[in-house]
Amino acid sequence: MAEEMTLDARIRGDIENGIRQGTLKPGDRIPFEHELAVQYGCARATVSKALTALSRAGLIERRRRAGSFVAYPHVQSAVLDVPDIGSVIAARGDSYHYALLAREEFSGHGEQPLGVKGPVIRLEGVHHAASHPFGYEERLINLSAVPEARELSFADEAPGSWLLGHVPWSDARHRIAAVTADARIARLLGIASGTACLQLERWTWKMGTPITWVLQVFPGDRYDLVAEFTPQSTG
Amino acid sequence: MAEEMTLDARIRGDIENGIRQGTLKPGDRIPFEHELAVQYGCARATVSKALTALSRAGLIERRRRAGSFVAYPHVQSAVLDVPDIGSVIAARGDSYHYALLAREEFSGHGEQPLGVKGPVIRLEGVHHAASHPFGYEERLINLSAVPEARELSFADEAPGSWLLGHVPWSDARHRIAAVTADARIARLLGIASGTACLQLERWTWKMGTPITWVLQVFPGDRYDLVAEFTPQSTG
DNA sequence: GAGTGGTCTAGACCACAAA
DNA sequence: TTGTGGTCTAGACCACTCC
Repeated sequence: MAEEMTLDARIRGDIENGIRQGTLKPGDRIPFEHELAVQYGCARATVSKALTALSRAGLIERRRRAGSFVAYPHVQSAVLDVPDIGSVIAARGDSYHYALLAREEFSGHGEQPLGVKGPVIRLEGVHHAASHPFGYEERLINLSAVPEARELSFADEAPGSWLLGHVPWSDARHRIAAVTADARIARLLGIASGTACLQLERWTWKMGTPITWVLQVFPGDRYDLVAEFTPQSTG
Repeated sequence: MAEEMTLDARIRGDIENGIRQGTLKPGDRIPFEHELAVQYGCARATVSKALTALSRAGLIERRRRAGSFVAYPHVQSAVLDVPDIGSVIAARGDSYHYALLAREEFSGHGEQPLGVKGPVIRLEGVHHAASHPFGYEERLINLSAVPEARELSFADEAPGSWLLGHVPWSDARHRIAAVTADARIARLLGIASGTACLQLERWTWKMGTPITWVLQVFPGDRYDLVAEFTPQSTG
C-alpha cells in the first residue's frame, strides 16, 4: 500500500473502503464533519473536501442538520458500473462460462496500457453465454498490486469476476468506441468479419495504483450500455 | 444569467464561457490564481476550487510554475454529459454547422420512443465539422413540454444546442450500441456502407415529463465516449 | 432554536517545474 | 532560484432543516 497520499484522499479512501467492504451499509450515518476532523486531526475543510467528492461520486448523501449517509445504490448506469459479465449473463437467465485463450507473465516498462513498471500478467479469453461466444476480452493485471493473481490460472474463473470479488477499486475509467471486428476476433466470436462491435476499455485503480486494464469487444447486437443520470451538481 | 450562484461557480462559469465563446483559445494562459483572486476580490482557495473543477472537466490544464492554460480539446466527450455537439466541435477548433434534412409535426399516440401522446416534432439532420459530415441525428421533441419549438425552423441552429440553452433537464438516459451504417446513413456521412458506428440514443426528462429523444450515429473513428468516475481527481 | 453542511477567508508550507 | 499550483489550517458566517 502506498501511503503517500493527500489527507483528503485518505479520508475518502477509508470511507470508500468501508462502504465497499460492507462495514458501512446503505443508510448508515457517517460521523459528522467535525467529528471526522477531530478523528483525523485535521481541519473541517479537509474532511469536507473528501465528503464532497464522495457525494459527487454518489457514494454518500449529505443532508443539512442530519449528517452524511451511505447512499442507497442507484438503479442506474451500466456504464458507470464495473459489470461482472458472468453476473449479467446469469441474470439474463443464460448459462455462462469463460474460456481462457492465453496467459503470460512479463515485466512491464510502462509501455502497456496499464502503464506500470514491474510484473504484469496478460490474459486473453472469451466470455460465453448459453455456450455461444458473447464477448472477447484482453486483460492486464498489475501483479505488484495484486500478487495473488500469480497463483491463479484463470482457466475456469473469469479474471473480472475474481478481481471484483477480491480487489476493491476506487477509481475507474471507461472508454467506449465502435470498431469493426477483425478476422481473428470475428472467428473467436463466431461473427462475420467486419461486424460492428462495441469496444469497451476500462482502467481501474485503487488509491492511485493501477490494478487492471481490460479491453472487451462485443458484437453490437449482443451488448449495449445504458446509463441513467441526473445533472451533476455544480458545487 | 442567474446571478444566484456561489462565487466559485461564477468564476468557473466566466472562464468556461470564455472558452466556449472563443475569447479564450486553446493554449491561452489563464490569469494566475492570485491574479484571479484579486480580480474577484476573493481568497485564492476559492479560485483554486473553480480551476480544479475546470481541470477535472478537461477544459483547462494546470502546470506548476507555469500557470493554467486552456486545454487543447480532446476528441471525446464524457458519457455523463449531455454534450452539445456544436460546442464539442468548436472547442476542437473546427467550424461547425448543422444541416436540417427533414422537419415534420405530428400527433403522437405513445408509440414513438418519446412515448407521449400529443404534438411531437420530428427533426432529422447531419452535424458537420470543418464542412465534413460528423454525425447523423434524428430527434423527437415533445411540443407539449416545449411549445416554443413549434416556432423554430431549426434550419440553422441544431436542436440540441437550442434545447440545452432553453430547456433544463432533470433526468437523462443514454443507450450506447455499435451498429453498422446502412446505405442511407453511409451516404449522408460520406462513409462506406458497413462501417462500424457508435449509436447513441438519449432520452431526456424534466421532472418526469419527456422532453426529447434523440438518436445519433457517429462513425466509430470520429467519436468515442469516455466515462471517468474518480470520486475526485486530486490533481 | 440548535446544529448541520455549504461556502469562504487569509493566511501557511511544500513540491516541483520552469526560468 | 523562483514562483506556481497543491494542500491544509483555524477560524467565520450563512441557509437550511430537523428536532
